[in-house]
Amino acid sequence: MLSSRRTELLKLIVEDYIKTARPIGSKSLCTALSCSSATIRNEMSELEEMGLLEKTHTSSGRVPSEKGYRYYVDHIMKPKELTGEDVLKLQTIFRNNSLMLSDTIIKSMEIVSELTNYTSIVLGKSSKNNRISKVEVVPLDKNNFIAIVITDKGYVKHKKMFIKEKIDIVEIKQVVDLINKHIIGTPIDEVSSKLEYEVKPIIGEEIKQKEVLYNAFYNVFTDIKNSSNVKVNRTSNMLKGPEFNDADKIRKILEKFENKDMIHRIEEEEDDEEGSVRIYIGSESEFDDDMTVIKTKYSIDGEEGTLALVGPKRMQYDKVTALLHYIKENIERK
Amino acid sequence: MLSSRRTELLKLIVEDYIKTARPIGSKSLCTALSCSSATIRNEMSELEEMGLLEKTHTSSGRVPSEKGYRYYVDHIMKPKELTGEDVLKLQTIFRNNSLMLSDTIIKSMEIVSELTNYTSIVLGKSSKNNRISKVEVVPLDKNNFIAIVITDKGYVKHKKMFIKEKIDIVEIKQVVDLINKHIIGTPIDEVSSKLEYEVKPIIGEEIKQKEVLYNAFYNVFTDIKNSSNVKVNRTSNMLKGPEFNDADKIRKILEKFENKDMIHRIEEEEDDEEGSVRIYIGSESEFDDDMTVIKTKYSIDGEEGTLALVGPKRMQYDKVTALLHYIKENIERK
DNA sequence: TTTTAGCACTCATATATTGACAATGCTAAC
DNA sequence: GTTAGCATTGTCAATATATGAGTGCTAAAA
Repeated sequence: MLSSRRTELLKLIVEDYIKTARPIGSKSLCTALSCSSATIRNEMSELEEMGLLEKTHTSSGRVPSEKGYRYYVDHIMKPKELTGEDVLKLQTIFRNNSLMLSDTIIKSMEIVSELTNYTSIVLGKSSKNNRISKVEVVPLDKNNFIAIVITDKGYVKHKKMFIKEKIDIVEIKQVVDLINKHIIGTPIDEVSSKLEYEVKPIIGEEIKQKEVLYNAFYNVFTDIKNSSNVKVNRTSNMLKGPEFNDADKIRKILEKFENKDMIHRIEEEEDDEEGSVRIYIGSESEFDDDMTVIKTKYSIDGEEGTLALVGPKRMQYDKVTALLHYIKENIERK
Repeated sequence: MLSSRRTELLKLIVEDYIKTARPIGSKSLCTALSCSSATIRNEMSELEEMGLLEKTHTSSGRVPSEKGYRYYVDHIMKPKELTGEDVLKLQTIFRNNSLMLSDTIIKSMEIVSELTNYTSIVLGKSSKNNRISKVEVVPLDKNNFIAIVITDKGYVKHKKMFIKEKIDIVEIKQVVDLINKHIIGTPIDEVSSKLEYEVKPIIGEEIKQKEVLYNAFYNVFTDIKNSSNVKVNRTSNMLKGPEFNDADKIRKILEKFENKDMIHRIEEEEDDEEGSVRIYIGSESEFDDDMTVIKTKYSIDGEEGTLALVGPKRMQYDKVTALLHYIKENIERK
């Protein structure tokens, strides 16, 4: 545990650096700590020895190291109270009753991007506990049909079906009725097996033509099961900090955001404490050594997903954690 | 009209510059034009006088001016034959029968982004000629319902309806049946007025409660009418050229892509010749003086939209025009 | 009239030199 | 344990210098 003065010193350096992005010299902290610059230098070099601070060159001021940020986040930082203005903006989203849950989540994270200038990411897991409410088919022309699947949580997915063989609408209706009869109420990831073992045998008894239809539906369901939402909300403001004053660095970051693997890896990052907001500073995450990823999982009614914010290591940790907590709570309370 | 040698010279300079991004000196063109560097210099200074070439500084090689690119595009360039590989990639999209038209368009433009490294933009106008095929409501709980609207072209839109008052499902069914009875076959932008003048009077006769329901539907339809698709497909590769070796320039461009107004302005750019691919070089478009916008409109079955590519002025004009023509044709042939 | 060789000139780019400055570490005194 | 003082270190910006690619122009050749 650090002495109270060292704690205060680290706090001042981290917070000052987060604001200004400039190395902090000993002199600038004299008044705040009411002691001379020499004393501060001594303390600074101790903190550096411990690995909490770094210098950009031999005679520069100090900058927080990764470990320094970590210590700050773990032991010093207090979650910031959100401003009324910020809360207001978010509440207009949460209070909007005609938004579907997934839209609420996406829109609220858009607001967070706007409020923080960091990139927000929503990774929506395909909703496990959704049960089929209804299946419907609407004909477009002789060969094309729209299959629509609706779940009890309000998810609607549709897909075009192309059926080469000429099939009568009445026949299709029959198959749809059959499917509806058997799978309404079935959780979405059990639909495939239920189709295979309960519905297919019945169809098998009928004409072979219907097998085509069955296959089309089967494809629609597996498609729906496997679909997942990913929404990345970049903001070019994030790149305005002096740490990105280099075209190559910007390009490096942009490439990562374009890389779907990279985005999905954010979701997979280990996550011990369920239900909390986790912070991955620099090399702590697989994303990028110069960036911080902060994320939380939400879960409501069996619908699960991950909310993440990505920004420079020099991040407003207090504000960001407060925001994510707030969003998570509001989503789960819905 | 330029002399054939000057035409050839301009062509060489433009194409070389597009490849290398470096000012072209007179010496490097001697062999290609089989004359001495001095002759080329004389011709070059003529072309500069005409405003087709520029120098970056007094003793630098020549670079095409905006007017130079324009002349190249209008009089010199021949649309490039697409490579078999590129065609193949696109064909896998166009041949996929289970993609809806809008997805086909978006996916094909994603491929174009990939093939060219420029940013592709799809601006889908809400499809005027779509007619309502069916309206459906599925209850979620006491207060929430999903309204689903399906058009004859295969568009499916859904929206959550929140109805505070307690309403019986049977009543809802009645209203839905009524709406279906009156608006099936109605073009989507006439639905609102038809609802107002044909459906509302009938509902008016009934209990007042149903007015709530009517309003909910009315909102759903106006929502659907006004929705439009915008898909921007950025690629960080575009920023790899040396013209973007400056962090501020990158930021400027990124901001433009984040700005929805800016994107929509691309659609509004004047467009005389219907049905062709138009090129806006630098200041010719409102987008950005350092960028070229190239776009075309598509129209099929009353569904309209704009396809655009945005890249540096130093753009592979021949390949890009060929690609856009190809995409447009394939979409419209669908 | 057109083309070319030759030469002086210009400007970008790269590298080295310098001084001012902002910090530091260290030592010795408080 | 704290502080003043001082030599030291490295950044940053300004300045100088050399190099080289490319030009314009002129006068001679084709």
